[in-house]
Amino acid sequence: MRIDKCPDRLEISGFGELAAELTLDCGQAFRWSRAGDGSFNGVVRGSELSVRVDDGVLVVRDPRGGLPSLSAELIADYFDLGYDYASAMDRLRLDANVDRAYLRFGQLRVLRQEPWEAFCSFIISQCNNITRIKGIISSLCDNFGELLPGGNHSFPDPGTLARLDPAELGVIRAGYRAEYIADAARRVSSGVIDLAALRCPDGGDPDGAAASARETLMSVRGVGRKVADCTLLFGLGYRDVFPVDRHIKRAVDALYPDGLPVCFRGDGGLAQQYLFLSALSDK
DNA sequence: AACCAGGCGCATA
DNA sequence: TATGCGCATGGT
Repeated sequence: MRIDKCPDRLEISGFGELAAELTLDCGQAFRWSRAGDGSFNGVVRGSELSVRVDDGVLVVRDPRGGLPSLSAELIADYFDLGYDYASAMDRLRLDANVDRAYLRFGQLRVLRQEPWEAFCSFIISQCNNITRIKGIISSLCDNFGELLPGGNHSFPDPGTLARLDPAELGVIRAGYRAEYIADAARRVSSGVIDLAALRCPDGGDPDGAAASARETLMSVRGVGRKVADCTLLFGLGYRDVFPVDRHIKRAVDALYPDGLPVCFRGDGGLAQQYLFLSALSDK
């Protein structure tokens, strides 16, 4: 991987493939929008970013122009550029369904999102459609996040949300999920749940750590297996976790009645994303 | 204008 | 363990 700092932009290359639109708009992250010039604008860890992929080069700017305010290291981490997707896809494509989806959609990467944002976002996602999920999260940020130089807002931190009166949270129109958000915010901001401590360990036993972290997340009201697993996969770095929502359940029951293919092992989350894309596309 | 949405908690059998 | 229901709101 190579990082070039040009006067007006950051260029990262040598990481393999990354289908930008697919990755940023497939329902794993909810704060990206397409800009007029074909790039994507979003907010990552409190920094506004403008992103595009041009001939294998990830080009990142501050939306106002110039270098992004987020470090190259954190940008590379967010897009999971250090992981060998070519090898992962060689394994996953042994499965015909993933192979077909890869050829059709291109190289999706599993974003490594800020843990609290992922947790809160997937609490909001339950029994909801993607358009409204984005709307509620946008409202949550605009109302309670910090105003950034380009006019966007950061994702509000758990302490801020924990201090709100329940009626104040009502403006985001999250319905019955509002009390779940409030419970999660209280438990995270008070330290009862330490999200950083739940991250996937570098060595050791990822399955055991995932099971333990999942149990902790599910102690929050309104957080079941699916929301917990999305948090593990998208926010806490557990690549092998395979979230099962209504679409995936239907697909798995039909395609893999005797269990998931062994070739998914180690990258279940990435495999799940391809099955999710397929399930949504043929409806 | 019904039906449905990247679920979950709870009751019941 | 398995099934069914209500939940709050708005997109399609």
